[in-house]
Amino acid sequence: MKRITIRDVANEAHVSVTLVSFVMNAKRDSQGNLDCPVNPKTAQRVLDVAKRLGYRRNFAAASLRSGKSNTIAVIPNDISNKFFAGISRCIEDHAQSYGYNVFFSSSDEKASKLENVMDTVLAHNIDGVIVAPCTGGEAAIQKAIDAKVPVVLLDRDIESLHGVGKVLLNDCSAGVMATEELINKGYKKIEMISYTLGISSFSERERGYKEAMQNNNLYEYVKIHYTSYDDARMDVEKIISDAISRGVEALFLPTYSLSALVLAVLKKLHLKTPSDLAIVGFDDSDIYSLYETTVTHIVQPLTRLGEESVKLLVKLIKNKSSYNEEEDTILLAPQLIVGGSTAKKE
Amino acid sequence: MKRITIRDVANEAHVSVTLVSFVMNAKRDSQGNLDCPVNPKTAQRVLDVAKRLGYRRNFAAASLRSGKSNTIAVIPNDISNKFFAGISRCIEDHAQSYGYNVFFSSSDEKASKLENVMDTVLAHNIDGVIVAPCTGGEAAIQKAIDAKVPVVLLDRDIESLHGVGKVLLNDCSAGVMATEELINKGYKKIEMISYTLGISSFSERERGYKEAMQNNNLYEYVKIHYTSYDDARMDVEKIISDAISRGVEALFLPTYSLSALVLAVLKKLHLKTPSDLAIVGFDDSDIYSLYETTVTHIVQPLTRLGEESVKLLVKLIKNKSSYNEEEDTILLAPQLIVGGSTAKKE
DNA sequence: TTGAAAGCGTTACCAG
DNA sequence: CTGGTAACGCTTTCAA
Repeated sequence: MKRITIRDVANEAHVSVTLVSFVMNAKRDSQGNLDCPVNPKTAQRVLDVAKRLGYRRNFAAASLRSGKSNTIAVIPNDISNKFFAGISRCIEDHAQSYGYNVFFSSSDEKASKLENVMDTVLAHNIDGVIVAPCTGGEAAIQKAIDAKVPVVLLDRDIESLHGVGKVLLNDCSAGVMATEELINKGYKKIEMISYTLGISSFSERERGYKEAMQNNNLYEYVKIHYTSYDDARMDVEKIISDAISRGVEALFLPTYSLSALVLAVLKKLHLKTPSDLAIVGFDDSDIYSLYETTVTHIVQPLTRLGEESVKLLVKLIKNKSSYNEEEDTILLAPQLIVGGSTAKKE
Repeated sequence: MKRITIRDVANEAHVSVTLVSFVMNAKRDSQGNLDCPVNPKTAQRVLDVAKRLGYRRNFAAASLRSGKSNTIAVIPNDISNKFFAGISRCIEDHAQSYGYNVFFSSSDEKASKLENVMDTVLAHNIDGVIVAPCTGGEAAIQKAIDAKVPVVLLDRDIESLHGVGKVLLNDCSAGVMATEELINKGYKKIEMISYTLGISSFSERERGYKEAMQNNNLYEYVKIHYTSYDDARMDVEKIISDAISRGVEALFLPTYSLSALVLAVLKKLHLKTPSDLAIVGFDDSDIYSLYETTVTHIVQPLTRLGEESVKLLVKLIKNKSSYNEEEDTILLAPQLIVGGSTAKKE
């Protein structure tokens, strides 16, 4: 059972392959009419034959000939990560509405893996790339730029990269919001735990924290504890007992995994929030509402992150020359969800 | 800046395109030697030139010519779903180790969307498909079978489909385990909430529940409350108040979303588990350990589900004729994690 | 409105 | 070991 080609359809419908190609690529306009220079009757005949024969376009051939693939690549650090899984879906849906397919591949937070992924991606004639860069990922991304493939940086900025679109959370503002919520509720000795990942989102959230402390004359209390993803489980418990013993009143956790870990440690040590330690967590999760005391947290507009990154990428694809650093950097506002973990200090 | 082709490399290295093709496709054996009928010195020269020129294979051309794409498609109902996000990553990693790229696309739990996705997938010369079918998805999957593209059903079975690989959780056994845990701890009036999705995983978990009740002479207490994903939030609260008033002692929740919902309702109604209602939840989540009382739950071997589905699919791709219904249906065992929500009934 | 023919960059086949 | 050449199925001029 040979696969049906455009030629089979052409023969059966007694027209040329050109015509079939025209018809198969025609988009329907608002009236549902085929928008192409073909006699509607002929077009309909072609369509009927194609359907009857079970014709399916060969994407590889089309892509080879046209140099396009109608596919965009999305490279998160880890597709299974809560945060990206949510965004992925939005990207998928929006890309589809623009007529693009989406190709996902995780970079695993490793620059070398990112380069491999980028190589395969570029080998696929991908029309554009949305990437959450990991530290050291500049080279890989530069490859895409060199190949004239539009790039949108999602969630994490790399300032040294130019000529790429950027869709980011206003992370600094998130840090400020979290810290000020605590300050407004009467907490002064506010500290933070962060990751040593060398990623803009963390450094910006830290900057926001420091800025808010400074503006409220609390700079003397500023302290950021650093840990790594792998060591966090071990480190956090020590950090917390130590903090409690030093009379720290509140903690800002700039990411979900740290927030969950801190809640686990509090539970284990039979500490209560906010009486023993006030908390502001990050990202959305069921645990924030199900924890014994509900948890104040910062949420990112996942839907809009996905939507805007696709919209921007498509714009860059359609109009490669129109790049404009200012216009093509989109900062989205975080939102604060207030829970019991930052109740007013007595 | 024209893209470098195999021909450019051939010219520059003073060899034929054939040779370049050989070299570029050769796999390295264990000694790191190129495994192909080419003079090692020539091969090295080709490799050097390719690197110097920045050659990148054109995937579309290779795929067009060979009819293969070295890509498998994965079609979950929703990539952002906790359960699938985890599996996706394992699939990605394993597929990579077999030399395959992965193409994800959500079916959105709609048969029509699944058909669209399948059409694009087949247009891409995909070598194989891993799919978590939704109700009514038979037709879409049959398309793949007709196109001689190997299929593996993941997580959900469709019994009417033959000639496809299957990698499933032993859902019936999961239902039995959950129910017997409750029975062993002294609970008798055990009920269940389930979804009306028409999916094998749910019906099997229900079967396990009934079976365990029957075997323990508790069949008179069997009661399954049905709700839909959209109505669950509304329904669960009513179901629980009603259950409490009828003296129901325990509830088995066959999926994560229902488990989370029930915990939320318990919290809202100031009910305690297990004293007011014992609980067995499903799938893994931070909330099970962070909830005031830790929650007993059934976990699925996500890593193995991903691993086995890839392994099976690759086997079917390599050896299309060797299909064997028995051998190619893999049932994985669930695991019970005991928490406080099923503490012994006083 | 329609058709003929020229590739796109590979891989597969056959010959040396 | 190496090289020539014909496809693969489609899009894209160009011409009618």
